[in-house]
Amino acid sequence: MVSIKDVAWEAKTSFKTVSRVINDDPAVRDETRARVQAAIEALGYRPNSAARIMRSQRSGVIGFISDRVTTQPHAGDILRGAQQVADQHGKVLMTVNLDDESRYPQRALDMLLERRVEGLLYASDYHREVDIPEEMHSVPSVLANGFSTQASLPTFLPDESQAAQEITRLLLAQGHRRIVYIGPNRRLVAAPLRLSGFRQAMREAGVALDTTWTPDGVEGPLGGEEHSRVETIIDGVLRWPEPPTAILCGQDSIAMQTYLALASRGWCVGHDVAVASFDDQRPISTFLTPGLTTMALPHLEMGRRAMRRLLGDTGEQGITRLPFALMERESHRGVGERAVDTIG
Amino acid sequence: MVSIKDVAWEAKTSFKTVSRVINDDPAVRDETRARVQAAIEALGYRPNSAARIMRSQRSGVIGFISDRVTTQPHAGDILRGAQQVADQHGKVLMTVNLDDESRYPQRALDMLLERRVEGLLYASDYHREVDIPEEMHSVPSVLANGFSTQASLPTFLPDESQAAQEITRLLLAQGHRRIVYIGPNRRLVAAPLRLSGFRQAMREAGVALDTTWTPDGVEGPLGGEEHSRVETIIDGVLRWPEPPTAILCGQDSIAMQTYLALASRGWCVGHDVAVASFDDQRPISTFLTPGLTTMALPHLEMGRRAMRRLLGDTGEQGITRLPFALMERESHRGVGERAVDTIG
DNA sequence: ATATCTCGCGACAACGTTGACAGGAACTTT
DNA sequence: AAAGTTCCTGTCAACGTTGTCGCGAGATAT
Repeated sequence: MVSIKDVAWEAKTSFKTVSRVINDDPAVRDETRARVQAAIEALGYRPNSAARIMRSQRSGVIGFISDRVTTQPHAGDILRGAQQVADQHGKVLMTVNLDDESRYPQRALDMLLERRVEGLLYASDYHREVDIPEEMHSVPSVLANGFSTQASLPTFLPDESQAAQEITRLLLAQGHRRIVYIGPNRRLVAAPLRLSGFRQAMREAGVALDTTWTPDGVEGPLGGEEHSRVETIIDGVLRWPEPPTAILCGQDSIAMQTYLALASRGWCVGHDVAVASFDDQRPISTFLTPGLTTMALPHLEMGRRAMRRLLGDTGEQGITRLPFALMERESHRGVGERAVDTIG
Repeated sequence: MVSIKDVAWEAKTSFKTVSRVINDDPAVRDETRARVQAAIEALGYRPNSAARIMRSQRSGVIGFISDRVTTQPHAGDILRGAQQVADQHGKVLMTVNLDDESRYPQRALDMLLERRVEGLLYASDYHREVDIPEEMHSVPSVLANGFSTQASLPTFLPDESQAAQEITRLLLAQGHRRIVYIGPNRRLVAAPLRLSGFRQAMREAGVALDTTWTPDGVEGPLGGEEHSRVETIIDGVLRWPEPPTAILCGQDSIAMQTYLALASRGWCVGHDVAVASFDDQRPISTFLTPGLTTMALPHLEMGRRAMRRLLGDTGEQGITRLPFALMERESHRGVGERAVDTIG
């Protein structure tokens, strides 16, 4: 491999001058600089980052520990957001996935620490509690999409309750009052938060609710869930003397099932009944017709903010909840709206 | 940071002996080794990888250039597969995403090359032609899920034609003869390959086809497609004097729309008509009811094989096509099957 | 007893780079 | 004209590690 000395020899100067040129030191005559540049070009020289790191004691690497992030469809946006910010700061990311059984967290962490990472960003696939390895404290660390009750690290989470309130208010604003909320898997951290957000928005609007309005759409353990309840729920709900005018689904896969169940009973989403949801799972939310109105998880933003916290000096402590974004498509229109038009 | 010398001082030995202990050199007395281990433990020493790399001239890093891989739902499996194999070989991955405008391929590559990566794996989000930067030739490189007509690098692609033949034969074996194939976006590399695979399997079964049996389900540019045609197609097809007994969809999002269109017309998937598809897009394929029978893209395997090619000495040249896996769920059952039962 | 060998360990150089410092040439100030 | 200043360039040491070599002590062979 060609080194700084080879370049120096080629440019007929000392290797120190070459070093200066590489580092944009102004104390080099233009003529000399040009000669060195030419030599670099001619030899195809590239600075050896290992040597630089050793000398400067700064690796420029941030460790990104992704707890199954690559398996979850677009949690990868956390990575994208983190990378954008890291890039702006001239840092690079070294990513380790923990989804593969053979790779122990311990080993992954050792690897990153040996590479002298300047910070650690731990991201999880969905909003949940995570186990933080001890050694993460030996270097500045932040959490995204996951939280730890033992460790107190800067943490960035989706604001589930805000999302639920916002989407519920959207439906209320359309005139809907009879809204059924089909909850996601109870074992999700998001479940009680979304439910309480929904309840609060409804209460504020003066709508009374009992639990028949908030059934669970999913059964079984995480990962191996059964969505079969959705069809039964829709079936029952449509038989009510006064059926709901809107259905809020706790996650997009429930919405997909809701579309199906409604369609097979001759109901038209966005016309006979409004549907809205959470997550904005891409292939589903964009390709359903009518387009699914849903609250998009702030993955990109969690990645950005977490990385900014790691790299910037100004720092929020504790948990920061980031708002979902409303993806307003067509499914949230329905009878409620028309009811308002005719009544009001 | 604590170095090998600090450990040596603590263990009352020379730093060279510490080096031996770290590298499992047998030429160290057990008693000395134990003393060194204790010192390492006490001081929390970690070898400095930059120094090791500089001295040994081997970085142990493989560059993973992901062309928008993180945006595409589960193309991330390529990364997982690659990481599994890299791990087995004691290598680590340094990942760069190209999906973000601000990061030029050139800069990303420079960074990787300066870090002295021992190999490069270029993965793309979906099966398509990619532009390979010149410098990729300065280091062993392979391609996964993308191909280049200029460069001739070992390349691993999904075997679209095999997939189409296999799924078509499955339907044929169930007794179906009247099969409509709704093609994906024409601009996809996969489109003509899947179509010809379908045609070939049908021809071999002695079933004649004209183009009314193979409509396109999607219009518009990649990324901004309209799926609206699917509903029209299904509508038309169900009015045929003899409607199809099976519908093969060119991708899962088309299948989702097909389910919806059929449901709203009172047809029951897996009962009145069979449906099958390609890709196995996770949230869609598993949560549709009945479960969608689909050919799963070999993402994991592409990642594994590509990395194995990079790290192993035995090497296939040119393009290797990897088979899809049949995910047999319930949607592919339907009238055809029952027809066979009653006739045969 | 001497020569030879093996074992365990240490001294030293080197990897490619940057920081501290020195020095010569040209230019400015007194 | 001497002294000071600025500009450009070079020498040297150091970062933390591993490879090469050598040396003393004890074991083994002659």
